[in-house]
Amino acid sequence: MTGTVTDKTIIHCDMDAFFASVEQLDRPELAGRAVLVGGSRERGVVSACSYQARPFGVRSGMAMSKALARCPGAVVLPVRMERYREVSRQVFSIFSDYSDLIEPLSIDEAFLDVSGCLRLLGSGVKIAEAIRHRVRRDLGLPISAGVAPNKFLAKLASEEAKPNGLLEILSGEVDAFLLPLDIGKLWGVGRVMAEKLRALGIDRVSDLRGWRREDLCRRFGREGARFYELARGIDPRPVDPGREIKSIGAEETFSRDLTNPKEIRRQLLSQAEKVARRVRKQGLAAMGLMLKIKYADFSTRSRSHRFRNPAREAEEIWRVALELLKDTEVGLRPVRLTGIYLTDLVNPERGQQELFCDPMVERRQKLICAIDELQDRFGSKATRRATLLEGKGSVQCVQKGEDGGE
DNA sequence: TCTGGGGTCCTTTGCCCA
DNA sequence: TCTGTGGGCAAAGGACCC
Repeated sequence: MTGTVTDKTIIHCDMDAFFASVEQLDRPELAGRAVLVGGSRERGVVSACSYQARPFGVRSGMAMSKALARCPGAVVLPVRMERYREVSRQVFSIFSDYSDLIEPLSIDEAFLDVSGCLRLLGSGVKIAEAIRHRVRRDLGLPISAGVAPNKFLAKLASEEAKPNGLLEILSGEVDAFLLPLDIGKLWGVGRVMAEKLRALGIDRVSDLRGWRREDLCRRFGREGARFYELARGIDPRPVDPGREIKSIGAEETFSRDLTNPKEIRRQLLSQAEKVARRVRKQGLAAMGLMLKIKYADFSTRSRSHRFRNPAREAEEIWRVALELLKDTEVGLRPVRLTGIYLTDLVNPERGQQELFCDPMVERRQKLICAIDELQDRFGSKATRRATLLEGKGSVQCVQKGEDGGE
């Protein structure tokens, strides 16, 4: 086979049921129990479920009410994204002991190109086993890994290895592994594309293999060429360690649909504070903002804005979001969800020097730094705007931290 | 199936300008 | 001045991923 045999050794590491595993780690009494992490019982879905819940037919993405109907004894816990981010940093720190070429894919998975360290550390399988051992020993968390000559195959391998396993796909075994797979397993083939392919009689990778490149390109454009290659286990994409954060967002589905614009504005303030804080923590600022509104009928609208200067303050972000809100049907139609995304993230220094000469701006910056420090020490609820407490004004005040600290 | 939250990337559409 | 065309760009929406 041409193209699948490369001199690369790629490992795909993927934490098992990550959110649920972290919860079981933090609360040992939950070890061995069915744990569902996700939204409310009424309107939420399952973000992650422990492997003990899976024999009941529970899967991530399933409505929480349905998951509980299938697995009534399950423990339901809210998503603690900050905690998962913290554990994620520890996991990635272990990865970095084994390769400099790491490409994070999400909070709990990454590609490692270990081609350059084989002589020093042994084979791909040996390195993957060492990483898994370290994550288990140092963090107490289960992790699966796939080893293969490219990213696509490594990811398929780790998926097959789950839970808590390791699988290598050798160049000579690619066809035996790939051909029987359902077409939906291919990268970039979701529900919509799978339907289109099935309509052409393409159900499995072996069916796709019968198609000529030109015909696939004619029907699917650039995607067609990619399908042709993936069906042969070809994936030339390098592991890219230079990927940067492109956007930071916060969105929330409300426990009931909101019709009162005042309530919606307060929700947006809370979301503006969340994204502003996160963007500052990354040492970044935003040149763009996207407001997202989901109405009760699930139709989604977005409105966006470009800042003149890099933005990183909640107040400014909130005001812009309110401006954008005027160009929606909020107040006329019930709203299920609002969200704010900061985009086009840049270094905040850009174009800001002249602003720092202004003593008012400088004072404000100092205040924001102080609040960030407080929240770092006592949690994100350590400070709260008066607007969020009483629904008016926009004065920042300090209240008691949730863990009892002050 | 009864639909979360955090993202990335691509396509379409509309506007501006030459 | 009007109409047509096409490139560049930004906004909006949607598919996809975990």
